[in-house]
Amino acid sequence: MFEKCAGRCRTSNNVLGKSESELRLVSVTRAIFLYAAGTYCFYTDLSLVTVLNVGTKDGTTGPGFGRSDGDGEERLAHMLNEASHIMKTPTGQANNDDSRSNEDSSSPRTQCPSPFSNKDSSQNRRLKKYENDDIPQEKVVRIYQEELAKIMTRRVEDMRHNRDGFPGSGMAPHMERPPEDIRMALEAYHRELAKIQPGGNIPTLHNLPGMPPFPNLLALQQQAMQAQSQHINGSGAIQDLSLPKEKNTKINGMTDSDKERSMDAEEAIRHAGSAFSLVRPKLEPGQQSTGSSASSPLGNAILPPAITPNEDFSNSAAASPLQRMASITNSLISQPPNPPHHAPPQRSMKAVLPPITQQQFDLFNNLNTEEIVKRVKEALSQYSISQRLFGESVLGLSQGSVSDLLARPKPWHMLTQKGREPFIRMKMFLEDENAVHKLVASQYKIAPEKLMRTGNYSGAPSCPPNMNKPMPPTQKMISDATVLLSKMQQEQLLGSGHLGHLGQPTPLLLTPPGFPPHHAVTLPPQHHDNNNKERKPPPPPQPHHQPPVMRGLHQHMSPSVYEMAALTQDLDTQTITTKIKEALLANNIGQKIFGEAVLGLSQGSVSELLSKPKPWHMLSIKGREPFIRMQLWLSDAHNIDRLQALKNERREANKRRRSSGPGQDNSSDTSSNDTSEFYHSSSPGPIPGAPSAKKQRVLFSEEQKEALRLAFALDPYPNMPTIEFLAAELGLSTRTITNWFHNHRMRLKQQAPHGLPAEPPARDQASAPFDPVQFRLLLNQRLLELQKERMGLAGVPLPYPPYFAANSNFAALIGRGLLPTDERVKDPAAGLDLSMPLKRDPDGDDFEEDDVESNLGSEDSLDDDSKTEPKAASTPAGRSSRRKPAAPQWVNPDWQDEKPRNPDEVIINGVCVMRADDYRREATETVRVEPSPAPRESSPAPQDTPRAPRTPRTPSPDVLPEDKIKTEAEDDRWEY
DNA sequence: TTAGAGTCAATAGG
DNA sequence: CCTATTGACTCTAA
Repeated sequence: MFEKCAGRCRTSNNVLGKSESELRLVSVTRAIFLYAAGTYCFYTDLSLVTVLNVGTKDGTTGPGFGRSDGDGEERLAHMLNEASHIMKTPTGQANNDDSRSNEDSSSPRTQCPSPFSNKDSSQNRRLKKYENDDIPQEKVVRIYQEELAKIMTRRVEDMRHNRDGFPGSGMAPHMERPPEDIRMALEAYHRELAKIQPGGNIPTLHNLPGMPPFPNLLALQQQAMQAQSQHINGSGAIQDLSLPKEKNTKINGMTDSDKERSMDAEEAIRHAGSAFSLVRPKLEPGQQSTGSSASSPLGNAILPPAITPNEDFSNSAAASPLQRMASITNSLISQPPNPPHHAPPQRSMKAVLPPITQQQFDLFNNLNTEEIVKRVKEALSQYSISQRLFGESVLGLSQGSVSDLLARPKPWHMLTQKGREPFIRMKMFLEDENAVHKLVASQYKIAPEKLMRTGNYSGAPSCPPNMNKPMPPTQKMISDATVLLSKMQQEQLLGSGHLGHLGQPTPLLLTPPGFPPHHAVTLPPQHHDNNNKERKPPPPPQPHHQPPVMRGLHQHMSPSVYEMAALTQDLDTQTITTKIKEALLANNIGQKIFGEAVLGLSQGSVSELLSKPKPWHMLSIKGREPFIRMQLWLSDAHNIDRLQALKNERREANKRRRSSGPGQDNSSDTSSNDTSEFYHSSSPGPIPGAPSAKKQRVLFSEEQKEALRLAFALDPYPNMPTIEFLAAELGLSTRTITNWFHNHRMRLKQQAPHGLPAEPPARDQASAPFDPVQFRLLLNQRLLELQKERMGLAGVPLPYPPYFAANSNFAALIGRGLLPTDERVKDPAAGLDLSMPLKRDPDGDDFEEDDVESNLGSEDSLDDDSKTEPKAASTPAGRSSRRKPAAPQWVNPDWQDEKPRNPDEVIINGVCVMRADDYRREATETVRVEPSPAPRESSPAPQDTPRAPRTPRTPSPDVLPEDKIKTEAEDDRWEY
């Protein structure tokens, strides 16, 4: 399904190219990032600040720790604007007038856990894990949280007061938020900012014109609008994240024209259909595509998968994702109980779904299944709703069934009554705006944890409901911020042309309805989860039993990051990681602390991310998150300081701990921290006392590795019998074997340093079925060789049979092939005997000629040539090499059998298949010529959609093309 | 079921 | 202490 999207996206990309819209996106993204930066717990308060500051960095400059320019102001304005929106509008209608209607209520948003929160939790969790460290962090966090909590509290209270007068919508009353809240929040933020940067360059709100005491929200809004419009117009440079600065630089100085512009935009938005539309009940259930919403802006540029412009989605579709999310959130909060019509989506398994009534059947007596499917797919991809969730919640079907249904919908007339049910449900789903929201919300609850590892999640995967942990107020705050960002983002992003939705992003956040803000304060982040899956909802501090609705909430926060990930067209991951590495290195900050505090990832993950960043377009939404966080972090003026502070705290904590006594420890000491509380208290579960023993991990012997490499070379996608054979042969479990193959494939693929991606192993090559006999033979040779090497040295000419000598190269090849990653490859000398014989089978000669060696040699050295070869085949150059580590493995097809299926395929599955011809062509790996080289290049297809990455396993076309492209592009950076 | 993506966390080396 | 490597897991999608 993504294909389409991808295609679409691509198209859009092309069209837009670096158009304004893109720029805008970029800027938006940046803004968001900035905003997001606040994510980490401790950073939370700063988020605004950050945002403000951020603006400036020009694109990629170094770790720009914020400098402020005028941009900041704009951003501020923007943010404020958004905030105001959010705050103001309750659900709706009443607000419509305002341009930003959507805000709806979400007062809750404050409360909602923001992504940050997740982070926090994750952090905490991590901290915990690492026993020592935790505490300090928590403290830090706590401080921030408290601040936030205060603010929040006020806000909440205000809200409550206000609630009554809710606008008509049935939404929950709680939602409402007075502008004052916003103000308060802003003030608080300002305060924080001030604290942080006393003299700072950071523009404080006060500085801003309208802001002084309380910023004039309207003014801000206008400004924001203006900013937007400007963005739209095209701000100049493309900076990654930064907001456009130029034009608008100063808020103060808005010109009338600007104002007008903004006004226009607002109007446009209004007309287009505010977010409200989403929120509100749809007017007419039936019409799916109401034009009202206008095509989603997203459709074009931003969201790949998203909606197609033409199509109108039913209402729901029309809204931007952000809006949706917001609304979802709102709905959750506000309307907990009300399940949309038919199916109570939430967790329902099939059983739960009410049967379709005859009436419904009558209503839908002739649906266009294709159309429905198309819309559903778009909706799912746009909101990153998994088929599983959709299937279980909406259709009462399993993921597999949904996949099948969506991939190959039968025409209505071919369906039986029963077969039509799912389509009817889909139709109803499409017509129900809230449905999407709910789904998203529910998804997030789970997702965040998983996605972000945030921790909160208690674990029970299946039961989302319970877990909830209350979210600390802070989080809520954060979330608000997030919301704002998202809004901004949305606006900008979307803004491209269609204003339609722009305006209204509904607030995403949700606070749980009754959430008492206070306690939150206390809580530290919830660590619970950290532990593993098992732990359940720890004892949340207080059981706020959240209504079911709530459950989902926590995660909401993530939506913003999530959305950013989805909406951001592209981000230079290489540059980001480079900056991060520089910053960390310069400040002596380890990956571990960075990962835990900023990314919510473990050290190992951070290492991989930093050393082998995948290009943006190759990342799934989830995979993009860390990069977004990194970008945000880079935008944070105090990023280093914070980490440093954290580091110090941890250090001290450790010392303390040690000194105190090795014995017990922590828990008690730290107890002060909440964390400890949680855990300790709760932890009973699993492995209570004893720290679970680490599980020992399986370590393969060199021989085993060699054997696996060989087997991989022969067949990267071994079938069950082969796996079993290998397992028996190597004395390993089949599980281990499959894991190894899986990891090896994935890792080979990853390693494409810059430009050339390694080939994805194409499984096609079925040509060579795995031959045990051959395998043994080769393995023996290989092992022998290794043995010799070990003893002797590689360099030494081994006493190999004569043929070897000649072919030492081969040996080398083989070696390489087998040991792609290993450096040892270098020692080609050893001849591998094995190779000869085997190889030869089909045609012996081939080998010789090509100089494998050359290739080999080259490989080590460098890489790159890659560029040269992109296309490939033609040049012999190909040989060049590739990157060090993981060179593709070569396999001589002949060994196994001869016939390669396509002549073209030089490389298969990551493995390079050597054929005589091939050799000639290109000698080496790089080569990979693929069959359809040309075309691919032109359009690297997959790019876009976030989800795209997941393209089908087919021979990952994506990759290939891109590779080529990349290669072409010379630079290392990934080009998209 | 199989595979791709993304991670975790135990290890291995510096 | 750090970072890199790598076997194993969990989710998703098909």
